[in-house]
Amino acid sequence: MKVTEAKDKFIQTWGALGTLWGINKAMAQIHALLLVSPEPLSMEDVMEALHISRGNTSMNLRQLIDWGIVFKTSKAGERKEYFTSEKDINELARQIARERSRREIQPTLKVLKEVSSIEDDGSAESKEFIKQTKALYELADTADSILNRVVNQESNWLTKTFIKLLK
Amino acid sequence: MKVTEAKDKFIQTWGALGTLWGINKAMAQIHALLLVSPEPLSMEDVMEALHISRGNTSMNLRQLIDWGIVFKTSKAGERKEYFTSEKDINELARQIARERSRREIQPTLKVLKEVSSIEDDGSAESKEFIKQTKALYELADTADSILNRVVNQESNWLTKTFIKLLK
DNA sequence: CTAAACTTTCAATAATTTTTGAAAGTTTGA
DNA sequence: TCAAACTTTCAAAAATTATTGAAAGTTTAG
Repeated sequence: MKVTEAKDKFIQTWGALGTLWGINKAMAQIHALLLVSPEPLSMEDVMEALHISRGNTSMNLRQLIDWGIVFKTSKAGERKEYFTSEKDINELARQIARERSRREIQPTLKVLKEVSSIEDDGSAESKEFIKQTKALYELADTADSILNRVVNQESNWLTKTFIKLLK
Repeated sequence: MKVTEAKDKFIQTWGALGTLWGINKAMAQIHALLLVSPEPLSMEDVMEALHISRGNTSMNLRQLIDWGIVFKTSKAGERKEYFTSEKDINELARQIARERSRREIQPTLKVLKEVSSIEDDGSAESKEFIKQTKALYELADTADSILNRVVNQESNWLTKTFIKLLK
């Protein structure tokens, strides 16, 4: 397999995986492309490599920047903007964990806490509801704490932890 | 807040969260409903509670069963089928982890291994590509191992591990 | 065996999400 | 200050995904 072919396969796979996890294909593909590009790419470069429109590229690059995993750079003497992704895979994982926690898990925890605090009126309905939503809260809270631990530690923490767990 | 209201809020929230993680709304909502219902529900019950069609209900119940987190039960002397969800939240998490690993992470690992094994032709392109896809492979592999560990341990493992990590 | 009770399937439709492309906006060099 | 170079916005179109509902299929009681 040649580099070009492999790159293409990787970008396709990454796009498909993203879709399964609620990330739009173009966004996942742009990210994949930048991740394996040794040099920053311009908007034109991205459009051309992925055959997507200017508008699409612009919007998705913006989202990636909002997620904190893609950065703008400039080349001296050039007006055009260039884009590059977070290259450190551990840092990438941390940033995604951080954002998913902040955007999705925290708000969910808030709701779970709220709804699990209703008064037990003695019915089977309310007993089961309280029990299950509390259990979900516990699980989500534990998972989130672990995630935050990943987020706040040095980049190798994940691997180290795993090794530790094997013992 | 009353039970009915809380239940509704929970089901809505769960549906929205599911959507963010690539799970269709009806599927997430049916699951939420069954999770907090003390007794198994019939298809009619689900249709009525969520205002969705028979076909939709049938298809999504089937998917939940495929994921191994919802089960068919029968009531003695009744022809109708009843459905109930996995009630143990830790077991639920394990089952979801197991399925996501099997369906999504394993295939991705396979591709990453494949594309990261291309020959280094000396170009910056191929060097960067190999380096990054290998790093992704390492990360995904570690994460998957941790996930599988969650999957194969007793249900309280997650909490215990967390406590251990605090030390 | 038959009909009622129930479930599944699937083509059509609806809803949602993504993508486009051109106009509007912004920045900068001269 | 102007105009070229570039980016962003956003309404419209396209693509994808979810939902419906009725017909077909299945099961079981009698």
